[in-house]
Amino acid sequence: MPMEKSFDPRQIEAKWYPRWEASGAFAPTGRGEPYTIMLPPPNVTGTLHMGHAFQHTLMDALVRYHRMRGFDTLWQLGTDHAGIATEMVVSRLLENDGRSRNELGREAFVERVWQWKAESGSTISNQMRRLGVSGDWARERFTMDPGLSAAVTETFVRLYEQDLVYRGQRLVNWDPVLLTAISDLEVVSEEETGKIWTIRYPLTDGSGHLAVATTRPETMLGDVAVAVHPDDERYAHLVGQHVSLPLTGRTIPVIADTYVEREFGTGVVKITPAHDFNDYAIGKRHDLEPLCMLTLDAKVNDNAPAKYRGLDRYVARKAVLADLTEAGLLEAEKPHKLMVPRGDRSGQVVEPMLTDQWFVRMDRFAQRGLELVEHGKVRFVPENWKSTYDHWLSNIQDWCISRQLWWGHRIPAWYDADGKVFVGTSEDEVRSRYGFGPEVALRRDDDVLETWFSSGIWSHSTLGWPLEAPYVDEGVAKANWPFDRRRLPTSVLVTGFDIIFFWVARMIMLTEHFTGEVPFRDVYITGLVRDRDGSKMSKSKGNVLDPLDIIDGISLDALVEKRTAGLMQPKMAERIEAATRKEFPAGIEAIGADALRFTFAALATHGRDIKFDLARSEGYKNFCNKLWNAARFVLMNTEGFEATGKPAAATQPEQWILTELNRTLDEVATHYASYRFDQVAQTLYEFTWNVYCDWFVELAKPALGGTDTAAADSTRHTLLYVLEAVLRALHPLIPFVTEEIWQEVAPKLGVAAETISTQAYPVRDASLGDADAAREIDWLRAIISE
RNA sequence: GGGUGCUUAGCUCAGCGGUAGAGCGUCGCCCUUACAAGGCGAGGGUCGGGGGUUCGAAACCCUCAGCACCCACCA
Repeated sequence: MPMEKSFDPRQIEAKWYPRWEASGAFAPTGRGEPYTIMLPPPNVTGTLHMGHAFQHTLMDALVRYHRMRGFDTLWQLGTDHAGIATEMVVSRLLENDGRSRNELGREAFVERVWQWKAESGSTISNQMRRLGVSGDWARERFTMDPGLSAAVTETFVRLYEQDLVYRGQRLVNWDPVLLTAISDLEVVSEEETGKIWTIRYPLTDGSGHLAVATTRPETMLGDVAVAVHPDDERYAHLVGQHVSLPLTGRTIPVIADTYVEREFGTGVVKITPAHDFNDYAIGKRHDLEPLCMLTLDAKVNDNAPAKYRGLDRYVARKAVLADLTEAGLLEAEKPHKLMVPRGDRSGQVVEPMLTDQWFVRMDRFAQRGLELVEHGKVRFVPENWKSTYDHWLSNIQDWCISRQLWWGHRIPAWYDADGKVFVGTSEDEVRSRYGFGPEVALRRDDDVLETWFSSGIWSHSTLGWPLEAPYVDEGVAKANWPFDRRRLPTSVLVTGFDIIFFWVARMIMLTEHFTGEVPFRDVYITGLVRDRDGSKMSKSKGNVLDPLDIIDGISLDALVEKRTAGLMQPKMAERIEAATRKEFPAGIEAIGADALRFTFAALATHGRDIKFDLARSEGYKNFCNKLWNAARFVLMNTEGFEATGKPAAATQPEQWILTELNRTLDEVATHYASYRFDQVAQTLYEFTWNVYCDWFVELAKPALGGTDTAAADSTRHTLLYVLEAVLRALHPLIPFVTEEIWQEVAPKLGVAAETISTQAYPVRDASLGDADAAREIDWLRAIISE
């Protein structure tokens, strides 16, 4: 089939992906050394965003490269149930229909989520195919499929039996809108300008008052003490005395604790153990019983005086301040900058709340996690991320894993009538283990495990853990196979620095704990994709780009419509529209998957931020076209010509280009080994364009048109030979266009194969092109001086 | 309060001890039979400031400044 004058990415892409997938080219071969990459599972109901496209491109390049090098390559794909995120989305959908989660009830709600998953779960998979992701779809997993759910339960039960999981009443971060506990990591603190108030607490002996500074006056209703520093001379004589807590009529003690900073505020701190993490610790030290004064939805509860009961926390604040003012006890009110903790999903101010939760004991895990990286079992690339990892693990608290949600893995714990807890893989298993007859009533724990608990075992659970033998289950056989221990540690994890704590650290600890192997040898930490101005891409800012719109192109009006639809703050629409029209006056031109991939590779430096600029991808689209046209030239000049084996390299330019090819291939190998995708891209770009096209093709023209037929044929052979090698070398980065061209070029070299993707990656051939250096330089000088 | 990055051509970024680089943009000249999504050529940087090490520093060390991000219990 003759090649068109310029290449049409859309047509090529549509043709090749289904063929590759159908041919089984992405499945492990069962031959060679294992090379394994676990895809960080995206949210099952999510869509592909630029960050995914970026990371998927890099993983795909690695996977294709190693597959071509003969490794037994597995790219494990799958999706995550993303508990809290998905639950929120479906709740909102229900609200749009005028219904609520609660009125639906647990069972029906979960059913509704499964339905939502069925409707939208394939979106991201299909988008990944458009990108050219060469993972093994046949082994795709979902964190809540039967096999992985069983692995989660098994993990929980074993950890409980090893006393590494416990249930306890602790102060946890509580989202008063979502009504669930969240982990420390899910709390994002930001500086906000608030106020700090000074309140007088009268001494009971009538000798005066203590002035207390607080940013949360309403919580005084839950105060159980006031504290001063033990060495603070101003207050030393008051320690052990009592103050009368305003508005409540309660009397509370004055205590001494070194936590108090003498210089800050008044040097006197109110102690509210039920609503502040520091105060909780102080309360414990001084044996003070916490007094909870808020309900779970952050309203004042019955422990407070009647007039405040039922008030929202902020309404209560106003009431408390008004009453203090009236009582003449409000001494001062000043602006104050403070860190306000908010839930990362709801954006609501988080309330420390005393509740019963499940925790993973982290001290031993953390120590092991530190050792494994310290001893080089896991290597961070770039390596400076190690210090981030170390710092976090060195200061870690126990991990709160229970969530008061419905969508997720329900905790395998049951309670008897007395509230005694029994943990087991199922109710039947618990009953038989403890000899409970049917007369014993057992109630299952209502909570589910947070999403990262199941993600934390992703590496080994997707490899089949804990099954040691083949397991056949009706209908779900594909989700169950014996644990393939051979693939641990996997080769590399490619992910962003934003989930080093959420995910990377936990995988290292959990996988090693259960399998004795680390989950991966290398962790390649990518930068975060930002817009061309360096801003984070987000829907609310209206600066998101959809990778598919770059591949397929999109009109300006459609892009504006997409960016402004369904905004949380409709006011932003105008600004977003203006900015979009300014940045993309002609919309976005289709550049195809290859050019987008090449752009990502070229941008993949070892920095933290990747600023995505479309201008750059246009240049790489041109590169694909350049390659296309070089191939056209070669094919036009080799009609009816065929050659097998290595070129004889009868002319000097041939010697030279083969030498350059060898050098290029060496460099590429080095750059892959150090995850320098930008350098891989750059090296191949330069060789293809500046060396092969600009010089060799031009130098070949005289020979092709000359009378020396031996030289002409030799040149033809080398043109084909080098081009074919370049196509294979470029294939991991730009799979579609290289495949299309290769189909035309390979037969001329006597290569018959269904697809380039199963060919060997080109490597230095010492028997070719090692022209001696002096001759090469003399020859180049001659060229340049002409 | 700790920690980590970044600062190189108008823009986006490589280079990390040996005479300043790429892409895009700009300016000329070319529709030369692979490619105008192209070719040839030009312009453009005292490599954030200061100090030091070195025969030699954009690169190594110190220091200052600006920007960004992460962690943290100052009410």
